[in-house]
This record gives sequence, structure tokens and C-alpha cells, in this order.
Amino acid sequence: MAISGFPEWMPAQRIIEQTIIDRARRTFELYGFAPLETRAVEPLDQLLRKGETSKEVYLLRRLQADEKDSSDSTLGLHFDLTVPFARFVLENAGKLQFPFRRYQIQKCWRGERPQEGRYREFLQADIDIVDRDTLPSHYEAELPLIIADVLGGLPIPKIRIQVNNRKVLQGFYRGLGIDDQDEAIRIVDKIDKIGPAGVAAELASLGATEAQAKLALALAEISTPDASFVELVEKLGVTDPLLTEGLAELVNVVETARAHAPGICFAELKIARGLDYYTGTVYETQLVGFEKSGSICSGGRYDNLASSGKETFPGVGISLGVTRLVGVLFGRDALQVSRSVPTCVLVALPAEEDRPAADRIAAALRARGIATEVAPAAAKFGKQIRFAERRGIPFVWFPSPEGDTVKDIRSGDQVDAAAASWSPPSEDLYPAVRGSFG
RNA sequence: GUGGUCGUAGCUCAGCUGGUAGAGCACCCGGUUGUGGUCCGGGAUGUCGCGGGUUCGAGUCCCGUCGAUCACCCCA
Repeated sequence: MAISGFPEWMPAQRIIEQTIIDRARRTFELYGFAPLETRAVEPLDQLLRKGETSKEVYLLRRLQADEKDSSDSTLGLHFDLTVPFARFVLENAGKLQFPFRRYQIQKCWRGERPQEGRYREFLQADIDIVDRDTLPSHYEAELPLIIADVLGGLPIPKIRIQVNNRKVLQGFYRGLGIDDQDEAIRIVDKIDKIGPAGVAAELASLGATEAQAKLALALAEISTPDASFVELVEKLGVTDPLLTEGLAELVNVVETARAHAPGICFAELKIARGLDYYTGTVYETQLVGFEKSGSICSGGRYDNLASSGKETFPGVGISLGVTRLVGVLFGRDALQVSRSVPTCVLVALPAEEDRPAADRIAAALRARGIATEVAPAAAKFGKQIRFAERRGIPFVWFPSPEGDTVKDIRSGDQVDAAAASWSPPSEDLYPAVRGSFG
């Protein structure tokens, strides 16, 4: 029986998911991120240190727990990888070299109501860079490039990375004279759901004047693929030091992305991100054609998350929602894989007595990196071929005293072959993932 | 956590106002005593999501529950 929100994929789907994980890992390492895994649980007070996400957290309880036991603080499963990482950095600051860049690919848990692309247990592939005391803002420009690199090499729809900076919003609202800037950010962030009129209404109930609401909406409408958003903001006539600072940072991110990966990164002044530990740049990523499914890759800069009072480790990170990405695409049947098993070659079995010889052939192929299995039984060759065909295994190997042959069952071509030297075309070595979307 | 829709064979679905479950595709066997995919013939298949209730009788009505999905919330 399935448990709501805890997806279990079929092997073909898992192969696709692993393809994405492998791509992410390989790319992260190419950019010099060190691998890390943190424990699944954190003390509850750690998890709740920033933000009021309490209701989402799953708690860990021992079945035989002593009711009177109050020694340890309650443990909760982590709901992202950034908070545990911040804790890890504080704990191990003495052993790490800064700036420290690491990747972490792990399950996360949130106690939410599941729907397509939203799960209670899901996989995130997260990268973060932290430094001691200060963090140069060029790192904020680097992260979208890495994500573009990961996703650009996968058979998925085009992506659109939307970037904003909370300083822009905060500074603009402050300059505008709105007192509760954080609440204003939350309201404007809902613009896609409730529309400009809805935002104006909520801002009004926050105490904003009509003129203020109008300008806030005008800001939210700004969306450019380059630095031209600055002029548009300046035209609105609001000034504030924080706004100026945020605009400069945002220019850097957008222009860097435009130079290295044009057409995928946009300054989008309406996005804000829910998690409230972000203090500067924030990212959100849409799959083009799947915008309704939400962001598949989000993050931002946090200046105070890893801070012990004495020391501060500002950081910036971005997290790819692997489960959401595949879940959304599976939901539309948009991904196919060439076979449901890793096997490239099936060694046919003429008779049960031939199994030792077949095993030797398989071993020779495996030794050269070719995934091989031996037929389960010495059935008619037609059946053995069908066994391979159903799983998508491309090659069937026929052992013979007169010399082995190998058949590509897709084309029907059959050629003489020796297990010590034959190799499949490189594109057949591993299951191939294909995407189909309009 | 709140509310809506849905849940019949592996898949897609049919099943009229309650009368004891069906089709197509897929699958298995044979034709084709060992090289599949076509064709022909034959065959198996369901705790009708689960539990309870109403009824002489429930896939069909009622309640609950689980799951999928959507909206809110939130977010990967």
C-alpha cells in the first residue's frame, strides 16, 4: 500500500532519476564542490531557529520512549539541506577551509499535503558556498550558471531562472514609506495567484495608500533579461540606500548569467521566496511549459543563518528539487528510457550445461564495463530474445562451438563476436533517457 | 491542517433507475521440437482501494478510512 507523499518509482523511473542525480553530482564536482552528507535529524530548536516552519517538521519519537524523559531535545527530520548545513558549518568551522563550497544530495521531509510535484519525502540536490565574516557577491552570480549547466545537459524542457534581491524589495518599500516590508513582500509574492487587484487590496489592508500600492505593483511587473531593469526601477522615483545596493547586486547576477548562459536568467522583481532566512539574492526556476508546477530549483543568499553570535558565516545556496522535477515530468509522460534494466547484453543459454561457459562470457564482458546477464533458463531462443526485448536489452549473445555471435535485436543484425574484444556502440552502454515535450 | 473531484483485470476504460463483472491492448500456451517482433487458434486474470452500514441482494446507495489529484496554505 502506498503512503501518501512518499513516492516509490518503478525501475525505469529510478533510472531516469539516477541519470539526473549523476549529472548533478558530476557537474557540482566539476565546479569544485566537496561532497557532504549530514544526518537526517536535527534538534527541533535548530530546525525552528529561522522561520515559522514548525508545522512542516516531522518529529522522531522512540516507540518505547519514557514519558518522563525530558533529557534530550526533540529531534525532527530536516526539511531542507541548508539549515543542517549551516549547523554543520558552525560546529566544524575550525576544520573547514573558507570559502567552503559543498554539495549535498539527500532526502528531505515536510509534513505537507501532497500533490503532483509536492511530496512529504523528496530528494534535493543542494550546493552552497559559505565564507567567514563576509561573502563576495560574485558567488551569487556563479550559482545560476552551475544550475544551467546541470539542467542544460539533461533531456528536460528549457528552464527559466528568475532572480531577485530582497534588498531591492525591502529598500523600495522602505523608501516608499511602507512600514511592514516583510509582510508587503509576502503579499506581492502572491501576485500570480491573486492578481494585481488582489495584491492592491491586501496592501491597502496593510495600511498602504493607493499610490504606494500602485508603485509596489509597478515594481513587481518589472522583468528583464539584462540590466535594463535598473532604469525601469529608477523611473518609479523611489530612493533608498538598500535599494541601490540590491540593484547593483542584481545587475551583477543577471549580467554574468547573460554573458555565460544567455536566455535563461531573468531579473524578476516580483519573486520573494518563502523561507525567510534569505537576505539578498533569491532564485526560483521554472520549467518552460510547466510553470504551474512551481519552482524546481530555488535558493538565495543568507547572511545570518550560520551565526553563533561571535562568528558569522554568510552563505549562498541553491537547491534542485529532484523528486519534484521527475514527478512533474512523469506526470505528463514526458520522459522515456531506452530500457528498464541496466543490462546491455543478454547471454543466451543453448542448454543448461552451457551455463558455465555463458558465465565466462558474461564475466569477460563485465570486466570491460558492459552490463551483462545470463538468460534465466535454456528456453527456446525465441523466448530468450523475447526476455531481452521486454526489458529493452539491446543485444543477445549466442554462444556456439563454431564461434559466438551477437545480435542487435532492434535491427536484427547479427555478427561474429568475441567476448574479449566486442563492444556495443557507446550510446547503448547505458540506458538512454529521452524527453518528449512540446 | 481545510475543502472539492476521483479509485472496476498489468494498462485504458464500460457496467443503464441496486439483481451476483465485461471490452480493447498487454500477458501465457500452441501453430513454428530452440532466433523474437506479423498472422491464426486457444487460455488465465479481478478480495470492483479498504472497513462498516442500509437491503432478500451493493461495483452501483450511506458513513468512515486509505490512495491519486486539484484549490487554500506552503514550497523542492
